[in-house]
Amino acid sequence: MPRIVGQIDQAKSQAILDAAAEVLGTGGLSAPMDEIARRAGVSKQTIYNHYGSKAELIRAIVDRRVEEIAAPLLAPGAQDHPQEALAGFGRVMLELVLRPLGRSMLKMTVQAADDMPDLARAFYEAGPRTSRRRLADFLRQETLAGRLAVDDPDQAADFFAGMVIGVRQIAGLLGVEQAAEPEVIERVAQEAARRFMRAYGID
Amino acid sequence: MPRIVGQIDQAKSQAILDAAAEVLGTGGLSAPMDEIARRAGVSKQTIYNHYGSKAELIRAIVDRRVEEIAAPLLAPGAQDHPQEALAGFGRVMLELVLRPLGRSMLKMTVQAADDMPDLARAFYEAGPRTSRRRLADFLRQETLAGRLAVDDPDQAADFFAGMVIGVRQIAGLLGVEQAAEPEVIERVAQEAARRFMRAYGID
DNA sequence: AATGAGCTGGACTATTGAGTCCATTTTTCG
DNA sequence: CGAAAAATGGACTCAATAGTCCAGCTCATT
Repeated sequence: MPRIVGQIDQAKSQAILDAAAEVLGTGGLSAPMDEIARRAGVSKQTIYNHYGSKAELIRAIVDRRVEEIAAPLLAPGAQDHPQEALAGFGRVMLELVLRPLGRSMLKMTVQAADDMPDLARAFYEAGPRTSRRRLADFLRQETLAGRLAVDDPDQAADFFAGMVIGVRQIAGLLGVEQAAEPEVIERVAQEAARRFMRAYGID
Repeated sequence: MPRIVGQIDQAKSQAILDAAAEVLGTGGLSAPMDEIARRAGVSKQTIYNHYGSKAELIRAIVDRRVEEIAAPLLAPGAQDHPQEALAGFGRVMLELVLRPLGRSMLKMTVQAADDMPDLARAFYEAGPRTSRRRLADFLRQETLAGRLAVDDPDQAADFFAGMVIGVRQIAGLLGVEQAAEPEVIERVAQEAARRFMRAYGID
């Protein structure tokens, strides 16, 4: 989202955004603008031409990702058995949390939270809040259909999301390395869905 | 843990540590040393006499708390019914996460993670890791006693901790305000324990 | 070819904050 | 009491970094 709309090179805007996400995500928000410029293969002035300040650059990074975050969280297609749908939810959430992109985005937002509370809130709404809401809607619907017996869908959604994400999110923030292999993701999502069914099944 | 051991005033050491925890916890790690000095009612030079640098001061804050964190996570006394013990675990974990002290400690550690990975790791071990381990031990033991049917205690412990903590930890880091009333804590802990029993009960 | 918008690179300013210095005062303790 | 240790406070140095400036360069369009 360049500030000046003339012959500005859109490809450069992207390159800057990518480089900034990379640099700020790994090195922290205090990483210098010069390094971003170097990484993007662009002069510092150009960054300031495209985005007006470091804060706006950070905002642009998060804004771009925020749109992508909510996308995969669409309610999964109604399956025969809700357990499959739950596992699908779990898989998507775990991937969001474990992938480097989701990680660095969260780290950035947490670091920025003190100075840019609105940004932190927007991220919270788009990520954690939206995922819980969609999940709660699904649980409500399945309960109405008689396939689950969930009395408090919001709480249950929080429980399930917590089971799946577990300690992984905070470990990522603390830089404690963790496996993100697809098999692990699949296993955790499946098992969480299975246990959730026992906890909230109709039997 | 003053660096120079002469006639140094221990009370001042504490005052500095308290002020630093307060200032750095609320304002972020970039809060200036001058403000800490002001808040502690002490000259800046005195801080440097007691702790050699800002990094060491941060370390001292975290080290002090790390010892306190693990303390309440002692295995609860064996109850008649494991559900009560689980609820107790949940209550303690939630309190750690929701109290301002635990919050600011986590925030500080996350912010410092880039520059002081060893500190982040120590915090991770003392907090999240220890709590899961103790919980897993408890589950193992209850399974041996025939009161639970947990096949993978580590995973189950992670599930339970995740249910209880849920979205609250990340919300705290993002500065999205949340209730920490005792009734809420109690209700969540009880319900999580109840659902966990259904998911992992012997029946 | 000429134009002009955007880009480069590197020097420059201004600010902020860690850590030091030091002359003076206060506290501790033999 | 008197000396040594510690604390004060305020000025100081030094490094890092956001953001600006500018002279010369690139390149698409006409």
